[in-house]
Amino acid sequence: MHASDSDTDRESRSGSGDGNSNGNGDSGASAPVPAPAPPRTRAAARRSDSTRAAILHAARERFASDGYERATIRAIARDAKIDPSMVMRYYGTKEGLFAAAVAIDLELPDLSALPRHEVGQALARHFLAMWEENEVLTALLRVAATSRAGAERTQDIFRDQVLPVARQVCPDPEQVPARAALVSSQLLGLALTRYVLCFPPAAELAREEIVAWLGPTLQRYLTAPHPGPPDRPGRPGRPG
Amino acid sequence: MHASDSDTDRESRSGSGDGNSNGNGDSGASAPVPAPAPPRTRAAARRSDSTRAAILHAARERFASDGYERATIRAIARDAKIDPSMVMRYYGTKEGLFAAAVAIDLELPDLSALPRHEVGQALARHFLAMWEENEVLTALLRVAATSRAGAERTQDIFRDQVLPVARQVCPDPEQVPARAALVSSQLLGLALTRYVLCFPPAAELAREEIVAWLGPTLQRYLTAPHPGPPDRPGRPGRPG
DNA sequence: GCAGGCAGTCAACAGTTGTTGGCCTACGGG
DNA sequence: CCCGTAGGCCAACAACTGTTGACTGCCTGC
Repeated sequence: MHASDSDTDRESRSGSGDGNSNGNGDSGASAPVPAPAPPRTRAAARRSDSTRAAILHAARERFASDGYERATIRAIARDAKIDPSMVMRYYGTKEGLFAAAVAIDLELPDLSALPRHEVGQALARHFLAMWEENEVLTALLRVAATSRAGAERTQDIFRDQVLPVARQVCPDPEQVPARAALVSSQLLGLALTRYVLCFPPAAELAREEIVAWLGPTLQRYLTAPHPGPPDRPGRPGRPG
Repeated sequence: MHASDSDTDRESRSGSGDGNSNGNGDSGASAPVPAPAPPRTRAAARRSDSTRAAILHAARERFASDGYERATIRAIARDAKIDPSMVMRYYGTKEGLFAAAVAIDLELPDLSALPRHEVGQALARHFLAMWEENEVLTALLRVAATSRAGAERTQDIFRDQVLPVARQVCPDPEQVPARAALVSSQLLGLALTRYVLCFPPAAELAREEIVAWLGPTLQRYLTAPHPGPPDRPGRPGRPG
């Protein structure tokens, strides 16, 4: 509502909609956007693309280290070695820039192709590797904790990328959302303590050690039978 | 360093140090500060104390719902129905206000007094109850995700309150920090997905159901034998 | 060779923020 | 009775924010 019309105007002149370019100097986290309409001239387009990528890269770093509010357009522009107004011209709004910066594909593996008892470890291992090579994820988590827009974007990723994978290994379709949420809670919680809050013990754990600890947990959340009372009030003790 | 001297000056005039009053209209999360030096006159002091509490209450709500940056002094003052300058006079700095607002005692139970196989569930149950009655915790988590000061305060709580409790049930003292960090990762991750990010499946789960799911996880993190390879490179498969 | 568009810069605007100092008012002690 | 003190409000400041518009060169297509 702020500047949507002028934004659209500027964007239409610039060549593409609101997405980003396909990676060149990028950390490779911009998958879901297809190639935008190619501009007429090659040289100019290439320059523009590299600037776009530089902005995106700087934005990811800043959002990851400072969060949404403290990551100022000016700082991002300074990092990208361009004028702040260029950021606005390319991405219209700070929010637009953020949306473009945190568009990411988790590239979750096909769990149905794995031996049933290894999905937990595989999931943990993939998640850790993904997180450590993409600062985008830290940026997203940081922002999601404070802004509603960020939280919604995280929900989108959960719904579009985590849920389907959980569906591959969950026995009861009705329990898929809850189980997937439990898995996410453990994975995001680890990312939080390790990469955002930087609890020393969590940050110092070796990657494979984390995999060994979290693997069985995720495995249980995904495939173990429902442990508790369904929704009974009071406090019935489990039999056994 | 901002306004520490004038802050101290103002505070000393006002009657107490930097803490808060003992709860009157408060949500009851201000334990670690002993009763401040009582001012001379009763009526004035009581008025002052209620204002202090109102500020603290409003601050907690705002920090919890908006995070640090978006929770403005002006908004907090408006909620507390006083002038913004009063907030500064009472707490010196926004950071000081935040520090006072998120001072909390987790009141973790004495795990050594429980049957060994129930500590996981007890921990999960206590944590959920605590979180749902103290908006302070959501505020702290939100802020911790973006500001370094907030993250450090969370680390303090982990070190001073979670670690000792973990020590009560952990067999090997050397593994206590790592195990406590794993426990924290799961608990904070749940709080994150349920209360901050508001993943629908996580938010809709019944409390006892979460206890049933998380209990065994925490139990394992605390008491189960070390599952993985200590710190070997490569990827040695576990026997069995 | 020339016009047109495009990447990029500069300076400025309006709004908001934390923070400060001065002033007013109620009230309790002498 | 008056006076000091402390609680509270108002207005303002300086810094910083996202955002915008006008201006400048460079390159390309005709």
